[in-house]
Amino acid sequence: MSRDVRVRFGERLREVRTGHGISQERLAALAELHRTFVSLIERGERNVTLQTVEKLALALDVEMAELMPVQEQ
Amino acid sequence: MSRDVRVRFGERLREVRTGHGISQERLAALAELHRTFVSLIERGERNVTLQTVEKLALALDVEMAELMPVQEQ
DNA sequence: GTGTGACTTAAAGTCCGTC
DNA sequence: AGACGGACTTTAAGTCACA
Repeated sequence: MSRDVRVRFGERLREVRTGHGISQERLAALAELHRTFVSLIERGERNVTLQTVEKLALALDVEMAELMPVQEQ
Repeated sequence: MSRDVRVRFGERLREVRTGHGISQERLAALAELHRTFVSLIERGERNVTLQTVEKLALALDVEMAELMPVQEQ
């Protein structure tokens, strides 16, 4: 069984965000999301919707697909 | 301004589902979702969560990223 | 700069049905 | 096989104070 998609997405988001060298606060501002909400997402405690994924992707200037975790065995 | 992510995702899902030659009802059963919900999604009336995207991807045997719509101008 | 618990309200998702 | 409606339950969105 694969780990929770929330956790895998959170890890993926953190990878991309740190790869861009920006803070959670900065990402939150760019995506027009609350700072604590970004924190919750990266810790795998929120099962985000596609609209939130889109906001994050636009803020990070990547395709939504790039934020998707890969299926695990 | 890009069209709503819900509409774009619904179109993408329908493409992949019909590409697999299965009905909404069959997809719903495979993904353990309700047939009415799959209908709502394909019509762009639901902003699905990552857990739902994962269920659909597993049911269709594709990566979650393959169900993601591409950013429009 | 980030983690966390608690909270309200908006929307996801279910289940019955008809056309 | 799929669109659509109504009523319902559950959960995400979004925010706050505080650590």
